Amino acid sequence: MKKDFECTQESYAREVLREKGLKSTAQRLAVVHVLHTSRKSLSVGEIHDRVKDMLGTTGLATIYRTLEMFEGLGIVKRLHFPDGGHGYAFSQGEHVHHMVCVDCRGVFDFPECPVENFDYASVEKQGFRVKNHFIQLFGQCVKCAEAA
Amino acid sequence: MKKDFECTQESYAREVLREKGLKSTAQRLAVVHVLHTSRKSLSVGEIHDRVKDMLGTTGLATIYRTLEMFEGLGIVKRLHFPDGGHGYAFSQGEHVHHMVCVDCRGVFDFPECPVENFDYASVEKQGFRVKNHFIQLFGQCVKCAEAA
DNA sequence: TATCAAATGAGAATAATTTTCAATTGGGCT
DNA sequence: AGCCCAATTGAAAATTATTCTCATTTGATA
Repeated sequence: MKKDFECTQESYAREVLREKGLKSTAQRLAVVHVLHTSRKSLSVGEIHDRVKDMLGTTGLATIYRTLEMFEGLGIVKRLHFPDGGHGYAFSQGEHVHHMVCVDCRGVFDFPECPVENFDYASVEKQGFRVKNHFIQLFGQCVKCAEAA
Repeated sequence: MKKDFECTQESYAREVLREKGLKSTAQRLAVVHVLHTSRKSLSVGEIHDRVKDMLGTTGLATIYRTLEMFEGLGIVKRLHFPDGGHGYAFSQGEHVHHMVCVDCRGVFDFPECPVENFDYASVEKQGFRVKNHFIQLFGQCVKCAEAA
């Protein structure tokens, strides 16, 4: 494939894919590029549109397949919005949390884990063994706060 | 309407609805009852089926409309699962968090907020103003842990 | 108990996602 | 550089999920 773009994230994705014996196709790398260069999270349709802009024709099913695969690999994260919608954001590595601007759907990463120091003891009293968590912070980004 | 069931949650819902000038219909109260008496979170289809069992014919659109409304009122919470699916659980009051069993989709509430003592300062340095959060803990409940 | 805005049901319409399968392609091997 | 083949893709159909429309019903208030 020809390369119209280049970035560390692209090579990161290549690497993860190769480790798993998966192919680095133009479509997959385009999805990475699109998500990584967007400051806001994107819907499936938006990703599809942007990938089509890059590569010409691209099947929607491929986008779905790629996103599902990438989510499993920790390359992208699916985010849920208060209005019920959802979108995807690039996410290098497993344990990163995200702040989402409720106005522009902009995504901001942060590595600190808010529940790191939380004592699960009281919660696990019920017998529930916590293994994982999903956290999203909602609020306003600087731009949207200024615009308001 | 006739009552085949009775519980505090029903009166709680009635109260919230009345305060907002919304009607306490049989369908709405049935949704509350179904969700409250289920230890696991339910999909829209499951809720529809159970409400139909209670009331006979019930439109699917009504279930969607009710769930959306209830979510806004803080009566139910929409939960998201790692496999991409989602479900609903009863949730009395706004700020309750949930543990979800990844095996049976059972839901366990806990009132302690894991991020209560988290210092957002480092995160807000980026200019982002945190207003809200969504947290779900994943793991295994006692039953599923024993069964495994 | 009459009234009426709010809510419902049924099904059509739309949107979102998955499946199927023939055609294409990336990556390893000469 | 060219061959091979399993992995991947595209296109369209199929399925599933959600929303909309509008005629009919119903809860709450007087």
